[in-house]
Amino acid sequence: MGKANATEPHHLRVVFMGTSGFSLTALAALLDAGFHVVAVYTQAPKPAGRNYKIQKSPVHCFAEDQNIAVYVPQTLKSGQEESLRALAPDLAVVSSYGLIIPRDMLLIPTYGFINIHASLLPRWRGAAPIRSAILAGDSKTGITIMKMDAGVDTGDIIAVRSIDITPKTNHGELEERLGAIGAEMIVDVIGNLDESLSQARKQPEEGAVYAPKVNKKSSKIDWLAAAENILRQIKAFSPSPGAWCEISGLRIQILDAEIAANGNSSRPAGIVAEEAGMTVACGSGSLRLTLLRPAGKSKMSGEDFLRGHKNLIGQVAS
RNA sequence: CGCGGGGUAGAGCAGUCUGGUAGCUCGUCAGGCUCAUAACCUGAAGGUCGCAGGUUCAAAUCCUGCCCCCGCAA
Repeated sequence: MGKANATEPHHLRVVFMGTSGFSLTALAALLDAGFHVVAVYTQAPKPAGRNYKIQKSPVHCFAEDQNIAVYVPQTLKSGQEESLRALAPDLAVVSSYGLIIPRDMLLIPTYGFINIHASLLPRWRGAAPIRSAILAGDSKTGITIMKMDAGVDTGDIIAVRSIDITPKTNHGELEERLGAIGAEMIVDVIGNLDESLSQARKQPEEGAVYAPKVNKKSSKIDWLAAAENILRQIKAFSPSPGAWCEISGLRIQILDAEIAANGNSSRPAGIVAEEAGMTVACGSGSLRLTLLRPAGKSKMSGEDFLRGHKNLIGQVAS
């Protein structure tokens, strides 16, 4: 079988590399659009969740359902070139895969590697672009489709689409919307591959920012911060893994909140009060907690939570 | 067998250790008070205490098995 021509996109041998639900949307769209995905690379199943059960990634499960060959190398640093080359790929599509692609591998597909990145590059290069955009209070974010080079998210830009982030937008909703947009865009790009690639423009260095990896500390709420900053944090970690705090030793995920209209700054920061629900005074302003989940319990409104925990009124959150 | 919390009225919880009439705060419904109200007063409805078996004169409570939900960690 010879190399396919990009003017016949549906004959292209496409390799897909992705792991999360975000990338799954794109993979499904490629198959729907009739593209020939010859193999899927995804992160290896690993112990996760309760009881440390070995769990396959969403992309892994889906690919198996579709009877697509699945590759799960622990790393691509060495020894993986041959198996990729053996697939005779014309194009590789990468989306939230989680492994760095070595330079040698980038050269294997005829038309190279294309990445779906969930930010307006060069802003928020790196691992957590969606969360970072919300945390920073950006009013816009989007999807960038780019050619991959050896750097982290530094390749030439093929296509960009932006959307608004409102103060009500949480991470889950934004990821879903961006996933759908990315899926639509990648189908368009591959459908007109020659034209798309020829339109690629060098990515500016101006405004380049890296999205830091998120960790447990960044999801812990500091009630001494400003209410609007805490609200962004809550949105950025909702619905998963959830921003959290402790009240009287109870660990509580805060899944949603709103700025309390009557932010009374005369109260010392960090006090839990009852005012049309459950309100917490912050370093500046106040937040009404509208959806939360105590450890070991189900989701509930702040009002419901307080109903059985009257004793917490007046306690300090930390 | 990675660690841990939970399932009791429509909601959130207590009661379980130490077995003995099913409780609290709300909500709902009816009536009352009030210029009026999400306020206040009086009353009512609403439960096979997750499921099954066992122990007992007696089980929400003790024992065994199972189902379901969730937090940590990764």
